[in-house]
Amino acid sequence: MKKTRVRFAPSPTGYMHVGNFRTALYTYLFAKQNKGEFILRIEDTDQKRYVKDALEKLIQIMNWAGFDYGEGVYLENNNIVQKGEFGPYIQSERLEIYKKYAHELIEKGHAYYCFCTPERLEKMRAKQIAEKQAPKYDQTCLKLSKEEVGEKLKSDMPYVIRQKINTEGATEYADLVRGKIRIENEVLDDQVLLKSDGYPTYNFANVIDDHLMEISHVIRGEEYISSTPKFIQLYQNFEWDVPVFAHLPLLLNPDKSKLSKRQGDVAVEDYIKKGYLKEAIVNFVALLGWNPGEGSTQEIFSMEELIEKFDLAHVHKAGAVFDLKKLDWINSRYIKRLSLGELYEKSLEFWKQKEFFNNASEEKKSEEYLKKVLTIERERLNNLSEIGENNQFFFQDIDCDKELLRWKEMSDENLKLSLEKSEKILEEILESDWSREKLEQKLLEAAADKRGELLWPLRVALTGEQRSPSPSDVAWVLGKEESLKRIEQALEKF
RNA sequence: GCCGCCAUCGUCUAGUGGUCCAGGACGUCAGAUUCUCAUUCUGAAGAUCGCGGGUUCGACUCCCGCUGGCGGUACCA
Repeated sequence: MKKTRVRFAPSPTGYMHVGNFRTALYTYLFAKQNKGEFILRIEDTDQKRYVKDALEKLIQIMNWAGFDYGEGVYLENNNIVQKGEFGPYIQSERLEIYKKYAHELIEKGHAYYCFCTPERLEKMRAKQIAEKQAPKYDQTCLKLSKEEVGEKLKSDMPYVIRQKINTEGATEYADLVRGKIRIENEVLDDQVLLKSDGYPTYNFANVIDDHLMEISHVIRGEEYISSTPKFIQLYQNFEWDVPVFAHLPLLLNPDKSKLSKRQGDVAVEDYIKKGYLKEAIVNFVALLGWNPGEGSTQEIFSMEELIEKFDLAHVHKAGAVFDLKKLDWINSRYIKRLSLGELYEKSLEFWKQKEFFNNASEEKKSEEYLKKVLTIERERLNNLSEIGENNQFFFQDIDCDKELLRWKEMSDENLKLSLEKSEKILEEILESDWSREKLEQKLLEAAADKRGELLWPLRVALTGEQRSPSPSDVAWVLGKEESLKRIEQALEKF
């Protein structure tokens, strides 16, 4: 049995699309589960699309996600390095290899030089479409004699190398997620293998590299389903083994179109910036198109569980809508699981983005204080960027509205008495006793069955807000001195 | 246009001929807890399984057609 070798082969576009991220995840899970090799290859054959630092960003996301691979392209001390016996793993460094195989194909009669200009091709297609024919290369250059080709080559005329498709019969293959797929060969086009700039097209490079790198399973997006027969012909032309294919469904916008930038964030980086945890993103994305089946109702999966349970046969065939609400839910679950220390560490960069935080006193920026805030806030968070947003009173002075202080129809006099009562209770609690439990116990005890009358005014006095955590929790975070000060300020209104 | 893929609650999905007048999760709504918010718990609504034909004693499950969505049809990947 051949060793399982799979690859994630993105082109460096400057960011990691979540759809690509899911392909990477599934490929990684498949590799781990089968104790195979996971390889990172870079498909940078389109010079027009060159983006600076894209490679670095890509690798950083791979590392961040924990998709460790055994071969391919790495980042070491900010330098791009490559490891593995099947390199180079960056396609732009493999140009000679593609050239060699392209010429081998010409010799075998499965490819030919084409000197048609882009303008001519465009006209040809326009005509075909106008005549309601399928746009397809008309094989003009296939008819060139050997001498004609030689002459054109000698005169340095730009050329591409095209695949000579066998149009007889049909090509069939068994897709691991879709089953049998069959396409009539006559609809296949003589596609370009090598461009005039010497770079290969994806259509050629993927076949050459997958073979040379001994890839056993090709896992990729469904946009390649219809070109796969052309790839299969290439494998056959070279008399190479054809790998197993698995085409993954697309990720969709809420309106079911292909997930795109226009309708929201598509880059994994965007979600990281918003404070979604790695574990949550992985968990959520894994569930977009896959589930353990067999009646399982599990929703929360660790990477280990995913590796154990993932199965390409259970990958859904239809596209999946990227549902932010569920991501929020999963993320909030992971936030609740974090230890206070972990939550604090992860929250730091998000605090620093907030104006109310930066303007706060040093004491309120301290680890001790922030951990208290987080203790109260964690059960309200869907993502880390929401941090503090609804509880800014923890960081800045407040000025509460007198009418907001009023519980139902309470009179001014009773309101004042209520606040004074709270003040007295808090005053009597020793600094050393200043805990959530103690505060809650004392306040509830004093309020007896009239909680609203005591707790509502106190809560508003402390927060200035209509909605907030409970007064005992707020008082605990603020501390005795600050809490009493705020009650005093509220009392000044009477 | 042509070729291909796909089609179960709003969304993610379970379901591989009878156990499904379709199960779970998110979301929604209601209730409980409660000083408000959130959490938590309980419950409810929500899918004539895209439509129409077959096959079968019996179909969400198999076959055919249609419709719709998506993908491909590039010297992009």
